[in-house]
Amino acid sequence: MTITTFLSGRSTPQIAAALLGTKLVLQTSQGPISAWITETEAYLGAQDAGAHAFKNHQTNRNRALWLPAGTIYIYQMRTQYLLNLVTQPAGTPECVLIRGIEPASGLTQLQHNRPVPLANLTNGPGKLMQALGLDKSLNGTPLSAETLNLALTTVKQPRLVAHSARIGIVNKADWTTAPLRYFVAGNPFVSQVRKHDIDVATHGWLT
DNA sequence: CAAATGATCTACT
DNA sequence: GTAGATCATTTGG
Repeated sequence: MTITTFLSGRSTPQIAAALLGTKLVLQTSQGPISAWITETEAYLGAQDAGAHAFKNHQTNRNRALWLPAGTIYIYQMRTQYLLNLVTQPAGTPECVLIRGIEPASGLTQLQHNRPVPLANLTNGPGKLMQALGLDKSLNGTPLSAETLNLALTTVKQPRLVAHSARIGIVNKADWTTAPLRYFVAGNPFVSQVRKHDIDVATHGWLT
């Protein structure tokens, strides 16, 4: 399945949930790094008070959101970079924020880029960007086999997709509590997980 | 130019 | 495991 096919005709929340278990693949000069997506959040464009594209307000920073589905949107939040994927056709500024990944290959490189214990390596949106060694130079570019890509063939199946309110959205009326955050229940590479919720044996995957 | 924005690290329990 | 300090950039006035 192509990425275009994967994204087309589905709502952004559906895409956010469907991305769990797909694999991010990054080409580097040291070889490829890959990691399964464990946590996402959906941002619903002009209507969503928590989104950068709220009220269709286009700025230099968020311009990539109006590009076609499959475009990478990266913005900097203080000292961190946050990775998003544009999910809808050009002109509809919706995206999914990648908040957690589970290393699948290239672990040595990930730990070189971010020398911390494995449990803290990629369980947060800024952490995973550090571990991947990315800055915002890919912002506005499409997913591509030469840079950052999504592998849809070697997916894992979450045993259970859990959802919750998005993190960091406060005082945004109904959008504060909207269940637009999705994560693999039991997976340790998810932000703010409680230790007793972790499934040590399977990490929450069926396969 | 002032205000607003969230994640991460440290230091401690 | 948690509370509080720390970090830079963007935006709107």
